[in-house]
Amino acid sequence: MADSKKMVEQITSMEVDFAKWYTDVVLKAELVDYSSVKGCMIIRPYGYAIWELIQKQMDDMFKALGHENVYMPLFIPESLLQKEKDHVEGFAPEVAWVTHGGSEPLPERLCVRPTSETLFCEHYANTVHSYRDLPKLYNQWCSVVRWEKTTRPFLRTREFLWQEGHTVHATAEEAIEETERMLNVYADFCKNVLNMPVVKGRKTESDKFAGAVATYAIEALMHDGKALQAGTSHYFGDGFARAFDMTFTDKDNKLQYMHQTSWGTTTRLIGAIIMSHGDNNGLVLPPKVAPIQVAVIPIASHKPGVTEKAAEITERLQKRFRVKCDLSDNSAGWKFAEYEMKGVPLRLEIGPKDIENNQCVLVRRDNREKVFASLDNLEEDVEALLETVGLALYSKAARNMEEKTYRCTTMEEIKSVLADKGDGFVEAMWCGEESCEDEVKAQTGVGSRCIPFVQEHLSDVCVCCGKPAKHMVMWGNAY
RNA sequence: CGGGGUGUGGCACAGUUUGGUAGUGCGCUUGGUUCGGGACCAAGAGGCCAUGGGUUCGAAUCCCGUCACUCCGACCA
Repeated sequence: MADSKKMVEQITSMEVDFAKWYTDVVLKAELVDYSSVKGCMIIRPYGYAIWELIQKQMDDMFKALGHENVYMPLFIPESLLQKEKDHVEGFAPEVAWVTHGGSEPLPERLCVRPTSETLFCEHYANTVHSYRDLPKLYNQWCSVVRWEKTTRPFLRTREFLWQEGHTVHATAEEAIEETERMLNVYADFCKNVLNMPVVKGRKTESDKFAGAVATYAIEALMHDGKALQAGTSHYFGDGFARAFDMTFTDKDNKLQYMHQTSWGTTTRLIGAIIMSHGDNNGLVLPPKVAPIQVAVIPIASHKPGVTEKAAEITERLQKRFRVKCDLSDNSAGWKFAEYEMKGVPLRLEIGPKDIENNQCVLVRRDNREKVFASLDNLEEDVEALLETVGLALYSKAARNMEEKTYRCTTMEEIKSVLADKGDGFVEAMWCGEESCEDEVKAQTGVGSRCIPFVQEHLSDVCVCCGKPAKHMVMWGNAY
């Protein structure tokens, strides 16, 4: 009797249509709303609260490593953007331009920053003069604009929020170390805060950032088997330094070029959370970034004492957790569904029978498991359960990644495993030639995601040309 | 950028083929009964039918343009 009335309210099943499921979740969990400018989304309070929690915890990690926050301008003069050849070629197609101030045409048009390398370069060139000024470890939280053709909330929007770290160092070694350190920060953050496993690796030459010597990335695997780049860290060598004349005097009174890095993560992480933990009841949030960690639902709240008890418990728990008590007169069942849609990790039910027994019911979002908890040491139980939910999310996502990682030694094997099992991470050997990279993509549909740091020797030869293999590459379809 | 689909109260849709001045369900407001998995009854409020132009006595409906959303591909965080 799947009452048609109620079905209408439900979200599309993720097995039926994953893309539609994603859009449904994003809208129904009230994370975003569309605006009237294509590809620009309104991040609603619940969605923004997730970003603030990400921001806060990541920012603490940056600062613990000595980074300082700055703010650079929104606009970049065209001439500045053009100083580094590869960089401008990479970004030019998706840059938005400001051509007028009021009704007056500008003498030089201004680019709305798609990324701020050039601004940092100019600033470092102006302010760093001596080896004593180095390193400079700057980061900024801001939004950037890239005029994308196709857009999806969080995954690809024309304006998006991010952080971009930009550092300069006296030596290449130090800069390389920083590049790797920050990639590890991202990976640890994904694991410990977002409960999301990632693969760390290096991008191939064709896939690296415009202007970089080397690009490192963390790749996560979504429920549907598609890869999502969750963070990048670049080593620039002294390429930008030469283009922007970023020099300093070293200990031996010699003029040297600075060595540089940049690294970034974006609101796309929210998309990653949705697609790696979500289910057919909606969002499933990692406890550490859940704006509401515990939803308190009074049962039979008209009965004497229930509302008061719910409010009392809420006030108690709020000292240690993010708690919301829902005293609205929606039915209990409605509230259950509502907070499940919003991905709240724990639900606390308190009704007349519980009050009699000095207990409440705690229900996990991830598996709906119910436990009775004494009100005496509730804080400890909640804390332990939140921890448990986080670990369970991680192991479930890790299992998904393991199950969808396929090791292949021939092109035919890649094709058949993809046809058979659908999207996932394909690991296969590669000779290092771009032509083979393209050929694999053309024949199998999967592109190179990265060259994982953790290498396995699957065979001696390139899966494409049969010549000696240099690396194991992880291939996949990506968002 | 190529191919499909959509745009009608806050939401989901019907009405468009065959032009005649807008309807259903949910939600919202008020009152009452309910309350351990999306409750029910009653009475209300709310829409120049995405937008600009055209055809017509008359357009949600027909024609042309624009914008946005969405899905599938190619490219990108």
